[in-house]
Amino acid sequence: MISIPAVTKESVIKILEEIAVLLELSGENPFKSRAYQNAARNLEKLDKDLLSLVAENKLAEVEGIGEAINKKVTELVQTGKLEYYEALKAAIPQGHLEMLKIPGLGPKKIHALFTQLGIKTIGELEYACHENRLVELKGFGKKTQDNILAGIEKLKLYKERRLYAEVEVSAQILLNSLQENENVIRVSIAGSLRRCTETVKDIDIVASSANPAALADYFTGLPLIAAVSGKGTTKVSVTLQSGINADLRIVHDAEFPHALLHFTGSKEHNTALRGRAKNMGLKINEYGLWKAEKNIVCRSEEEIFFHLGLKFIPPELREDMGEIAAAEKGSLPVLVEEKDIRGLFHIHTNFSDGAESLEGMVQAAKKMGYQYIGISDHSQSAYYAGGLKKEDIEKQHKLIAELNKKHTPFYIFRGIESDILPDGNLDYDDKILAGFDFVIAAIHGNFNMSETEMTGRIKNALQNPYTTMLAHPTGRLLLAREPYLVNIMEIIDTAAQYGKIIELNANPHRLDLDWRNCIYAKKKGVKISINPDAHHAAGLADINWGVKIARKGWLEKTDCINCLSREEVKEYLSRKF
DNA sequence: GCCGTTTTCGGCCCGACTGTTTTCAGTCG
Repeated sequence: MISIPAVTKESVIKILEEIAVLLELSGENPFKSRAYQNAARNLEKLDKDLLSLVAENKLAEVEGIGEAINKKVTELVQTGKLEYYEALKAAIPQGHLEMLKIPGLGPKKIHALFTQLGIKTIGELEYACHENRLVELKGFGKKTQDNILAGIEKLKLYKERRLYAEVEVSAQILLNSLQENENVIRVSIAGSLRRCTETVKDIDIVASSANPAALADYFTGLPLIAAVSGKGTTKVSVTLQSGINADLRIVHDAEFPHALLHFTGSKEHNTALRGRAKNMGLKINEYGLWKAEKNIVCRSEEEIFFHLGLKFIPPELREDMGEIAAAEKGSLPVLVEEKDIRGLFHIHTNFSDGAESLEGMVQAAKKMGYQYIGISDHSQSAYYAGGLKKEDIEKQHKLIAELNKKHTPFYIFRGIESDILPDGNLDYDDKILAGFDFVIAAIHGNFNMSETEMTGRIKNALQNPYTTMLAHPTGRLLLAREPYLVNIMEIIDTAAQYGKIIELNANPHRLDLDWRNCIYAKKKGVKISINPDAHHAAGLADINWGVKIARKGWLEKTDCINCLSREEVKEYLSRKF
C-alpha cells in the first residue's frame, strides 16, 4: 500500500506561494505568478474545507482558481505530490531563492546574473562582486554591486540567529521529551531562550540526573535530532532537523540551580552577580555557592538569590539593566502575564489584507476569553493592502454596530491603522478620523529618510489629536530589515508629552517597540499596547510573544493599555481629545 | 494563469524610490 502524505490547506497555500516565487525567478510572465499568489490568498480567506471542496469537485468555484490551478491542487490533494512543482523546483537553483533575501535583488536581476554570469549561489555572487564583474552588466553598476555585497554580509550575520518564536517551539518539544524520561530529575530551558531575547542562536537545556550516560543516549536518540556533534556525560551537542543547534548540560541534582543560573546568563548579569558575591565574601560559579571553603546548600535559584541578599530575579530581567539593584531594594516589577490581557487591538480583517472576516475575528477572540477587540484595517493610501476607502469605513462601522449588539457584552472598538504620510499627516481628513474610537498611526513607506526627518515625521503624527497609538515604532523586521533611522527616545518623550500609547507589536518578526526601550517608555509613563497585528484568526495567539517581550521590558499590567477592562478602555478612549 | 466579455484575447493595483540611464527598469511596500 502506498501511503499518501497528509495534505492540509496550509501546505497547499504554501506550495502555491512557492510556485509564484519560482515562476518569477524563472522569468515567466509576472501575471502568471500573480495568479498563483491570488489563488493562495483566496484559499487563505476561504472558510470552507479545502479537502471536501476537492472531493466534491467544486474547487474551481473559488475565485481565482481556474482550470489549471484546480487541476494542480487536486493532484496535490489526491496524491500528496505535484509534478509541476517538483519540476519547477528542480529547474531553479536553490541559491536563487536565497538571493531574494538580499535587498535590492529581485527576480529580474537574479535572472540576469544567472544568464549572463552563470551565478547560482550566494557564494558565487559574492565572489563575482569582489571580482568587480557586476559593474559591467546592463542595469547594474558600482552602487548596485556595493549594495549587494553589503546585503550578503548582513545575511551572513542574520544566519547565525533565529527568531525566538521559531526556536521556542522546538525547545518545548525537546523539554517535554526530557521531562518524560526516567533518568531526568530536574530539567529546564536555559540561555537566551529562557531570558526571552527576540532572537536566539541556539537552545540551551540544563538537566540533573543520576545516570548521565543513559540520559545522553536518550537525548541523542530523540526523533527531532539530525546530527550529534558532541556527546559526553556532562554535555551533549546536537543539531535538530530544522538546523537549530542544541546543547544539553547534565549535572548532579545538587548543582542544578547553580548550573541553571549560570547557563541562563546573561554573561553581564552573571558578572555582576559574581562581583556582588565577592563583595559579600562569597564565591559563586556554575557548581555552587561558597563562603570561604564552606559550601552553602541552595536547592533552588530563589535560595541562591536569597543568600546574595536579593529577591528572585525573573530570567527575562537578567540583562544587567538594573535588576540587581531593584532586587536588593525589593522594587522588582510585578511583570505582566498573559492572563492579565483583557483585549486585543490592531486586528486586520478581510476588509483590507486580513484573511478572516470581522465576525470570525470576534469569535476567535471570544474563544480565547477576551472582553473586546479593536479592529484596525489599513487606510486608503495602503493600496497594496487594500486600504479602506470612505465607503468601506461606513460599511465596516455598520457591521461593527450590528456585531456589537449580537455579541454583547463582548465589544468591538472601531479603529484604523492610518498611514503616516511623509510630512507626518495621517491619510484621512479630520472628519473621517473623528469617526473612529481609536487610530493607530503607522509608517509603511518612505523609509529612507534621515533620522531628523523621520523623527520629525513621527512626532508630527503623535501630535495629531486623533492619533491614539503609534504602531511598530521602528519598522524593523527581525533578521530581515533594519529599523528605519529614528530617534526613539525623542519619540517616547513626545508620546509622553501628548499622552499617546506606543505599540509593542507582538508579531515574532517585529517585537517592536524593542524591550530595551520599553524600560525607558515605562519610566516616562508612556502606556504600551501589546498588539497582535493579526491578519488571520491564528495570529491572535501571537500576543504570547508580545507578553514575553513586555516582561523583558519590565512592564507590569498597569503599564499595558490592553490589561484594562472593556469599561476602562471605553472610558480611556472617550477622553482622548 | 484567471477573468470577463468585446466569446478569443487583453488586462491584470499603484506610486515612490534607486540606480541606472539620458528616459527607464527593477524593486519594494
